[in-house]
Amino acid sequence: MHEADKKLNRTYHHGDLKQALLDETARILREEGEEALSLRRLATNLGVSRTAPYNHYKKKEGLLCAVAEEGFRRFSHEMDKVEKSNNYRDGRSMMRAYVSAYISFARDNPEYYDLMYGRSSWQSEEHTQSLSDTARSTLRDFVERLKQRQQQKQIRQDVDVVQFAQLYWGTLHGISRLLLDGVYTKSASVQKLCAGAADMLWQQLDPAA
Amino acid sequence: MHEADKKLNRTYHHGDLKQALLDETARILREEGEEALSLRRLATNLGVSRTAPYNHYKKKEGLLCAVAEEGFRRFSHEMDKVEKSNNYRDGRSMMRAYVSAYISFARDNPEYYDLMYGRSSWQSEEHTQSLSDTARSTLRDFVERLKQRQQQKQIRQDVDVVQFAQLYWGTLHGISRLLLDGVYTKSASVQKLCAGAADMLWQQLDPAA
DNA sequence: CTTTTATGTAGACGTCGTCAATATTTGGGC
DNA sequence: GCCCAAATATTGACGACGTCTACATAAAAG
Repeated sequence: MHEADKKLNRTYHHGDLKQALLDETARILREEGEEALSLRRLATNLGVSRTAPYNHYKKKEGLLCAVAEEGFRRFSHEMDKVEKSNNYRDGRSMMRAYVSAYISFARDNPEYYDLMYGRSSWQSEEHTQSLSDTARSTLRDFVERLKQRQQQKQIRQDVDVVQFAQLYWGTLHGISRLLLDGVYTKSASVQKLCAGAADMLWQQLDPAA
Repeated sequence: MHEADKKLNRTYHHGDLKQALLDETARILREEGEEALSLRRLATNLGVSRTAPYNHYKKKEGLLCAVAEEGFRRFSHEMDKVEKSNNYRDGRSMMRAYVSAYISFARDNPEYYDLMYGRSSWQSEEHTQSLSDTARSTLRDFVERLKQRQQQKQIRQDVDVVQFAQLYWGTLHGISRLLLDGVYTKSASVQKLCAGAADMLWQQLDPAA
């Protein structure tokens, strides 16, 4: 070990570079934007040489896919919280809670959301089975919950829950993207828009309709 | 003029480099993907030196914004066609036509659609007034048409047409993005999904509901 | 014809992703 | 404790990129 490294309390081996790369990538994306993200800067920030990341991820895309996967885990966790706190007056308010949680996740975690549904994650060669599985399982979980509620007569019997899930997903994804990309001015009207979207979606499921 | 250039039928001045750049950019994006697009390649393809584009666009972003603007014009043109051919049995089938046209445009013109609503176009410094105007006017046109139909009692009186327009836009944008990014498998079920989306949206407007 | 303006070119700089060759550390089998 | 293999990190190099500056040429305006 070199003297200089000793004084800086740095070892030749970083210790947990793999996870540190995930964290620092997310931090840079959040605080400085995607143009500011490069493997070289990443390495420098973590006090390692520029090619060190290649021991843990095949290419830059591979690292980004791993971050996307982390995003799906966090997203899934947020949705579980909504599911668990099932003290809803009615289906309509439940749907509003789901919609609000979805849009809030996108707004509060753009660094993850962008990667989760970005083309680079879904059409790259680095698109791992693991990412696919994580992503599709969050959708599958949602569909399962719908089916369950349908059996419990909380949802109209004639609804194709898979198609509804796609519609739900598309609608919320669209609103999220327009928000994140700055097409919508991020104002208070977003609240109303979310409520409107939730009501429209619930209308599709409401057994009383 | 150099001898070599004469034989290649090239002149020192390209003639219409500005438009040629727009066209070739769209072509590369469509046929080879965005990773394949660089100013240098672009210039080479057009038989011009690598810094020539800078006489017409301040930076790469500026060129992309111009392409996005072209996209909005084309999109607007497609929507006009739907508006003009107003031989619809009812509101529901009209909505289906609009939705189908929107999704079709996105699917058939990804090279434009990606830029039209991408962050790089809306949050860059190159985001020109011109682009903003073009984009917002297509939305404004849509809202105006809604208002007109509302006055003609073809749309429920209690509908907030501006909020509906946002909802409509968000929903269609979301479905388009999931399609373009390869999250949805581009199958026949997309047809059904579009019809479902159209019906859900028309439900919001239907005076008979 | 001359001057201005529009347009195109060549050179250079710093940054980037990535590969190959090499070095250091860690951990398991003896 | 020692040796070797595997894991991990480093330096050097290469080609591509966006873009800046200085210069060259053509076209338009006077």
